[in-house]
Amino acid sequence: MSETRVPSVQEVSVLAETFRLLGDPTRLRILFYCLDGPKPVNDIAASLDLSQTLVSHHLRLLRAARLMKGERRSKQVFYQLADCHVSDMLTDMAIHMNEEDAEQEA
Amino acid sequence: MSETRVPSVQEVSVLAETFRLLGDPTRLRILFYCLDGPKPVNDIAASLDLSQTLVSHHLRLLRAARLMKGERRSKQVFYQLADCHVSDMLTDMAIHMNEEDAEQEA
DNA sequence: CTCACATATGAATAGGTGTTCATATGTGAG
DNA sequence: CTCACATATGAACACCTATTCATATGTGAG
Repeated sequence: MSETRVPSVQEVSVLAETFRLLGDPTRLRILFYCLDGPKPVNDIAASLDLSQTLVSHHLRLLRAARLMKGERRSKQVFYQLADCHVSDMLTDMAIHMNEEDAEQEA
Repeated sequence: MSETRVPSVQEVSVLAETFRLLGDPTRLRILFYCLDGPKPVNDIAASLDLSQTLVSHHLRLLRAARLMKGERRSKQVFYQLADCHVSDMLTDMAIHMNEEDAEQEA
């Protein structure tokens, strides 16, 4: 039944916007780093060797796109992936990539 | 065993490059349009209401990234998704998107 | 209150990217 | 060969985006 029909121009735009955000190495690193749980901003910046300002800018974009969410715990703000669909997406993509690479070697 | 570890900076770059290409509405439309089989360039352009030149430019990028492949049949060149991983990726993402949208409504 | 810490915001800039126009290349018919 | 069709390529341009710097906002300690 559920044939994967061609999405409308509008649906494509929404999907493309998500892909666009995932298409930046810095943002992808942030996302992967937060895969296993909430992380404060300064931890992300230090662990990935990025400036606090840069991380904050990217987090705003990821938050606006509902890919991540942050909650304040006293002084720090802990960021994590917005929901399981986002994390599933990331792991799925990583798996597909690995499979493609594996085939390439043969 | 296969814990989804954090990918290296290099792996992230490759993955991000793929996402970046998927992050353009025009390219996404081309990919979705070719999901069900090889299509000649002028067909893609006409069906999606894009100039032939623009389609050709995008096809070059998609081809270079091994997301699509093209084969010549006399005068025309038929393009299709490079392999099943790419098409799976697209359908998976579309599914995740629909699920997220569905949840949002509740 | 002040101070230090943590995060966010705004402006400025350098580099990248999608699109268009003009044109080249490839291919088969006659 | 020439011609028309199909696709590809290159240059130019307008727009966007990632990053940095300076600074503002929020938060708890003392």
